[in-house]
Amino acid sequence: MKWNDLRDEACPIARALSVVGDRWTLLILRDILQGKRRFDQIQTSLGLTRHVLADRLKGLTEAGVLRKVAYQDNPVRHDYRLTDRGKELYPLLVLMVDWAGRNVPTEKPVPYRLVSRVDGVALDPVLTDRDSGMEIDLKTSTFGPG
Amino acid sequence: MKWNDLRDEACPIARALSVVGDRWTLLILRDILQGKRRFDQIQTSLGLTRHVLADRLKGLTEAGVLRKVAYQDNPVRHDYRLTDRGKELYPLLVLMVDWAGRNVPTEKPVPYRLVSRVDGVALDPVLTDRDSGMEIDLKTSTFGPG
DNA sequence: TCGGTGGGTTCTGAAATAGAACTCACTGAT
DNA sequence: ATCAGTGAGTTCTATTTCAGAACCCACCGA
Repeated sequence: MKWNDLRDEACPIARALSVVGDRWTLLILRDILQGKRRFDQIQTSLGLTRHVLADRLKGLTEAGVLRKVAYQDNPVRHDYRLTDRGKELYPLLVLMVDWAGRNVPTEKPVPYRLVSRVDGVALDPVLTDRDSGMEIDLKTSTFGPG
Repeated sequence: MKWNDLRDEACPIARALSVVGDRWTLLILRDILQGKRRFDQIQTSLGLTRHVLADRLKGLTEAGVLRKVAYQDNPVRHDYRLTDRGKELYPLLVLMVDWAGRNVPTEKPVPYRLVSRVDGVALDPVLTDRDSGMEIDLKTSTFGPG
């Protein structure tokens, strides 16, 4: 199976991966979320090749996750911002931060915190159902076709 | 930057990606979640090469996401099950299902549903804070080092 | 004895990535 | 007017990873 075949799979996980499922994409989105918007800024921060970065930004723009905003003419220069569709990926990154923080140990444990913008207090993310408030986990739910 | 350099990065997103960030891993976990436990079963379902599958299963086992359970001797045969650490990735998959369902259109829209095991009702996943119940999104929270 | 099965390993060729250099249209400093 | 610098790429080559297919081994049942 080729990578692009994923884009039209029935399974939404496969389709999500066709957009954000490669080695760099989520790290690029993390950088943009944290205020890095310019090509060179992202490239320096991540240390990926310019070629790959150009390619990913193009793909994400086509997928409607990012949009290019010109901040000067002559020559035209853009920065890359999240669209609403892109902003909706934020909870996914939060879960990854949380999971890795608890499950992937590191030699140099720089504390990485998730905090409320309102009062600065640390947050403990749980996935819940919007209506019932029930916690969504393996015991309480399933997903699948049909 | 090489792939394995991610494993000891300070950023937990990078560390999470060092475990589940390649093209196949989350699809493998999806299959196992849905009850496929045997090598050939997964390989047929996903259509990836046996070599890559063997490699990923090994990596996931070493990372403590899967464990091998022998179901017969002579010759020894295993199946692959999720550990607790692996089960904690379930909410991540749920968010991907939800995001792709709303944001990555497909030609053949097979409905894919997330339902409660209790009463079979459809669920609408939101990420919230365990204590306050507040919805966690870009407006209400940030994450970062320190 | 013979085909089938489960869980791999070993090839070869194709694709993706890394690392570095090059381009182009400016801008601001000398 | 020349010259270095910058932002956003593009174009090379060498290396790494992946795909596709074949092969292996220990069993099992017919």
